[in-house]
Amino acid sequence: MSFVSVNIEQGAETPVKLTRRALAKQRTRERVLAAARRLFSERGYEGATIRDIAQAAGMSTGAVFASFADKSELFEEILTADYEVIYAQMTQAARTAKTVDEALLGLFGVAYSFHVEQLPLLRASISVSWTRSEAAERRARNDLKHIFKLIGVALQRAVDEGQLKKDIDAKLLAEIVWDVYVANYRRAVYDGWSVEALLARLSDQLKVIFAGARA
Amino acid sequence: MSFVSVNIEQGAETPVKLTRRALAKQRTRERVLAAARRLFSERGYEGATIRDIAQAAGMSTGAVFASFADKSELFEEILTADYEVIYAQMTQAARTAKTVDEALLGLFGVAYSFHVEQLPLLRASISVSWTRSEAAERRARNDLKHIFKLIGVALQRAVDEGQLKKDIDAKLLAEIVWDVYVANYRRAVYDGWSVEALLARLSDQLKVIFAGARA
DNA sequence: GGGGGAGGATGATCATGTTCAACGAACGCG
DNA sequence: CGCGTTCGTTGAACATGATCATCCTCCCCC
Repeated sequence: MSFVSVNIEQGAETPVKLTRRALAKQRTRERVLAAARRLFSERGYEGATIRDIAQAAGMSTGAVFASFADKSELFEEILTADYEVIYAQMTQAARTAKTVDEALLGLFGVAYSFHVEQLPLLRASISVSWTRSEAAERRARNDLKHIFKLIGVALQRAVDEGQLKKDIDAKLLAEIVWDVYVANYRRAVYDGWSVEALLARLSDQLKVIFAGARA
Repeated sequence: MSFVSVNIEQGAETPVKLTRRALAKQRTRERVLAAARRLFSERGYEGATIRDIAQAAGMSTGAVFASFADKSELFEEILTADYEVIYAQMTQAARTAKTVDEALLGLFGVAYSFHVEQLPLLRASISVSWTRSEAAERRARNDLKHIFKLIGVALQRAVDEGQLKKDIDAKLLAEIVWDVYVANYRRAVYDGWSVEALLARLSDQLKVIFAGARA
């Protein structure tokens, strides 16, 4: 027992075996993700073939499928990574806002700003979101649940601070806000709206939606 | 000039050449549509392969592409045909309603009732709608424009009849209603809601959306 | 009525997502 | 250490959507 099994590192992190094999697999996985992110961005979802990605990552076609069930899962993984980065920003934006409208426009603005920087990836994400496996669908829904909750928190705060009536159905309201945002998000992507255009539209819509709820 | 060219039929219909060849092509097209509708319904979008469809229609694979640019266009064609059938029903439902809410729930109910009868086709339609060519996207949007207009008419009537305030932004309101319906429609399909469940949900949401607009 | 041309149909062919048997290196047990 | 097992990797093979040279039938003009 001298050199083998890198388990030596002061453990206490996660009960995960860090054998050489596992490390290699992890590196492989990361190489695929890096290559895939680049190619998806450059060529869109359909344009980036598994063969290209595998070659760019320096491995055979089949190796990709050892780390990812299918192409859409690989893609979802990339989106999820992005999402985790912006979720913190969205939370922050909502927290520092003064009014409900500010909070909602703030957090949606953050998300869209982030995504609009890489339109090809974003477009691809929309196209894929409704296409592929139920697994991908559920995963996407799960990601969104967090954002949905963020909206709920903003609404609740507005109630507590007296901006909205006490008897509103916050869940229902949050759902409507979210539905409208998603619809606009799609339009924005397809028609190449700026962040400002999206927010202006959303602002108008929020006025209508909250019309009956303001205190 | 005795038997050839079926142009003999008392014309005056459309300035379209009814040569034997054109007729044959039209028949081919219809055979493809019939076979495709059946197979899409039975097996979903991915499950129904072009080869299967072609064989069921009694022709070669390539022949399908002579009538339709690609698989998604063939599929869109089927949906559009359906849509034209229900559009009349939706118009009727909206017209005979007494209130705005009745009108909207009525026309959405008609659409969903119709579709829910053939869930596989419907599921497939949702998945395809965001996937394929921009051409398909634009075509779908065009279809929806009619429904969108229907909503606008219902709102306008409500204003005229004094159910809604005169100064509402009908276009904005219609858009929100539509966005919310689409979102619910997707949820309904994926989660297998009944028509009643969908309408109940929509009814609640309409209350919120119209809260500030009622006269 | 006949010959040149147009255009629909065919099926081999290609590109791509995905699977799978086979390989070999890492693993872990004695 | 030695050895059977596990498991990541490979590349050929498969299914499918789409294309295209080619064929052949029908059209149309002379």
